[in-house]
Amino acid sequence: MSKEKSKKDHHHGDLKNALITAGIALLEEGGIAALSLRKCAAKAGVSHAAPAHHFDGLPGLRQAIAERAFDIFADHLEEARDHAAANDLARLKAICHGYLRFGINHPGLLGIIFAPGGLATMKITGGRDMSRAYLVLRDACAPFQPVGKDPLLLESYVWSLAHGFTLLTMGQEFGPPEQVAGPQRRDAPNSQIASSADGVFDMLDLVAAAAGKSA
Amino acid sequence: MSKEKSKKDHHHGDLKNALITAGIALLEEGGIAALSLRKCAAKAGVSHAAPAHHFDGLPGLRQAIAERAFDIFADHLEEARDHAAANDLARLKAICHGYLRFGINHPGLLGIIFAPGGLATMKITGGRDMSRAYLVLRDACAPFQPVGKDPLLLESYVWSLAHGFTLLTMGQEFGPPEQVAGPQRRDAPNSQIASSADGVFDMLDLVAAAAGKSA
DNA sequence: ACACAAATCTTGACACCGTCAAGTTTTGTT
DNA sequence: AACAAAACTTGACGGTGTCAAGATTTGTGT
Repeated sequence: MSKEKSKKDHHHGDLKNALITAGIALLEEGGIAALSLRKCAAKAGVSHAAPAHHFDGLPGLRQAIAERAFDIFADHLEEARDHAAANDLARLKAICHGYLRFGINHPGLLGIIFAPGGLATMKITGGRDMSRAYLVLRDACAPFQPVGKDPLLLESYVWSLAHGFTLLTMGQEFGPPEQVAGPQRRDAPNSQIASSADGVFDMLDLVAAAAGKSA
Repeated sequence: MSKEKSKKDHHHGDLKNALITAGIALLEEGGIAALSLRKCAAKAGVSHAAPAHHFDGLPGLRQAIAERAFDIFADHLEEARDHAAANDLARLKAICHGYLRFGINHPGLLGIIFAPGGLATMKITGGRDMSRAYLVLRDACAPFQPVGKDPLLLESYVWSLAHGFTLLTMGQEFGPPEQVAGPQRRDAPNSQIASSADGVFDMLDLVAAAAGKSA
């Protein structure tokens, strides 16, 4: 036995990462209310004060977790885009649906991303720009940009729509979720009853038409 | 002296209301993070366990506060609508701007309204329907409803747009807030620099045009 | 190889939080 | 006047984030 496990491994090795992973797990299990510094520490097998040596208190840990969650979010958006039909409008709508689906399936992650101290407070770049998720949105909007206008306008418009609809759906403000978000379909493209989400996102046809790009 | 103040007014008189008012004040002062059961009790001048006799724990108090906040929210939307130019499209946009302005000026109130256990869990009616705020939205959307479609679609669309844009703006996801929300104008209708909010909500022109109601 | 410094983690304490149990005071009813 | 119900207080419990102090491991310079 070279070193195996010293009687008390005072050293964890990669605690910083382990704490973030524990946080993600807590969020997935119990939503944003279930996330606590002490539970992260416990799940990572260290004492309650250990995280302080790697993060600037709970806000720091939350931000680090938010960054990890944002990365997962970007994965989902890219996947939604890549599984869409090969035309610009379908791609744009698919991203909106992916946004919604991520919110439904991972409310804790979306919650931490957009919580105070989440996305906007991220890293150096100012958060939005150059982030992988935002590039997905930007590219999807590009074909519909009117000439001579700030691209940020349409991007904000689509982002607001997807974000608002997702959050309101998650909060069940539109009614029971299966009617609005559809029957949890990841694959089935043609469900019998058209979900409200389809109807709402279909209104993006107007944006496409205005850009002379009707489906 | 008839009764004035008994040495120890064990009876508060209207504690239930006082606690809600205290909660609103806390939200306005320090946002949603500043709201706690014990602070509400302290602000109302009672012991920390007193609220339990009027509300079902913290969730119950939060819901009651959310209902009060929702009422204030409805006031703001109605006021925004009544101060708009006398045409359907201006009214619709004005409501969106009122939504945004309320979020900027009262983030704590908007936060408690749409927190879990907020709007959707409200009272008997199921929350959305018949609420004053939703009627404002419904009436504003009515002139643009396409025939033969569920009115809920357009309502959800506009609500999502306003809600999403407001939350993202509050979270500064679009950048420094004065550039996007405008210079805190309540009255000045013509500001020098057009705020991003104007540009985004102006895209509702498409909806109006689709309904044959261009400005 | 040794010594010392830095990094890592633990233990313990503190204030604040929501909740519960029990007791006290007020109000209302019979 | 007596009794029951409602309103409120006090005290305790476990949970939270944070800080201070100590113990242990790792790394570095000599």
